[in-house]
Amino acid sequence: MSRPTKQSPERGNARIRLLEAARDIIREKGFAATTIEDLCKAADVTKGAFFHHFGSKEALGVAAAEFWGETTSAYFAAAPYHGPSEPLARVLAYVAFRKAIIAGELQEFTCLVGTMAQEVFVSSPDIRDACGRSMFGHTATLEADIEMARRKRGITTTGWTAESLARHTQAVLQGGFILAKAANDPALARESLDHLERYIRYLFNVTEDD
Amino acid sequence: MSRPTKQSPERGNARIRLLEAARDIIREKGFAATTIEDLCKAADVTKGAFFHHFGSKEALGVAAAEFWGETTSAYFAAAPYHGPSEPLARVLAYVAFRKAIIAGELQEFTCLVGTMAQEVFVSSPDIRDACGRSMFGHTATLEADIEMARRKRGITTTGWTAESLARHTQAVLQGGFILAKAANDPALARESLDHLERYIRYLFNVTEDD
DNA sequence: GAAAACATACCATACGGTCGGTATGAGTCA
DNA sequence: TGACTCATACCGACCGTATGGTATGTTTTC
Repeated sequence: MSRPTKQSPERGNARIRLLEAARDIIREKGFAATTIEDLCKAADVTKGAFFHHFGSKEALGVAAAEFWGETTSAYFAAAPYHGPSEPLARVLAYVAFRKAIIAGELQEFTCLVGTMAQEVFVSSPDIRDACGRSMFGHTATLEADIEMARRKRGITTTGWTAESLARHTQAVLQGGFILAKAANDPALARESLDHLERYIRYLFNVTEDD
Repeated sequence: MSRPTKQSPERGNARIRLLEAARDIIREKGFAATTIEDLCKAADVTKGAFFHHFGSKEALGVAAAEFWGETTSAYFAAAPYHGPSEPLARVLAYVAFRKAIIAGELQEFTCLVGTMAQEVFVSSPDIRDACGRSMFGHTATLEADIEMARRKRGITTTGWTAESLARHTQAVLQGGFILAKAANDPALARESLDHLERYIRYLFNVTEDD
């Protein structure tokens, strides 16, 4: 895959650098407004390299969504919220973690696949589906903890499942990002996560000293 | 403003028709991917008419956000969820109404200003702010009912306000739209509204027979 | 020496925007 | 009442550039 040169040791990383550039620039400008030259300039490669690695702009979009799924799942797998032995504590730690990483510029913490899915859900089913796989692949990891917590605490759910609550968590995140963008204020994304945390505590009958 | 001709009675409506086209096409393709010619074709006008009414594509974006704010506020003002005399019932009816109108094609019920804000929050502060005004102007109408319900039921809130809950409601909607797009399934947007309804009932201590 | 990994020059078209012109109707005044 | 003026609404050809994509050549590694 990667084949560095003695003269230019970064050679062979063009694909990765393009994907990283796509991750950063598409989150800032959106998919349609991002040009291939934007990506080449940011990745410091030429158009030839781009079309050597990706057959089209749409193919890059699919690859960027998959890259996002791979890198974020590694990132979240290594995150500290998995520490607690109690599954419910892990769920709440997840929400707290998501809240904690909402900082800095909006385009640095918002979700690439949410942004792309919003834009291309009609025009490019391939990108849309890749975004869906990335997004729901992530919710599945949270769903496992929710289900364990539900069973361990003997919660009999009427009207909701671990799967739906995991998706709802994702929806609150995505929606928070949109409000934050519309108001140009990351605090609005954190605010909705506070409501989500309160909701989860309610669902699991968490008492003050629990 | 509008000055119809005997031969062409629709004359004078070009601006409205362009705004309606913008509403429909931008929701489907996004702002950047929507071309001025797309809009002219859909509105059945020429480029000359477009640039007579809007100085630039960005100006159209601002006008489209404002048009969205005006039309949706009229739509929601006339909606049936204002019927109940009990303010909390109106809040719950609002959520139920939002859930009920999630039907048909995704681009028919999703939010224009949420879509646009997502795309242009960096590249066009003017459009972004117009989207924010539309979005938060709408949440303000819900906030009034929430605040009335809070007082009437003697709810002492710790950690949340009527304003934040109104915004959270909007976040759940916007996030639900994104999940629905990513999964190509409107049911996911409705699912999150069910969680939201359950959360609101909890916040207001709604009993079974309340 | 084969194949991958680039680089460079080039192309057709699409796109945002401009510009001069035309059509229509409202107001004015002799 | 009708000629005149003026502003608005709209038309459609044109322009410069940006953009996605291609074709071909060169370097590097195995």
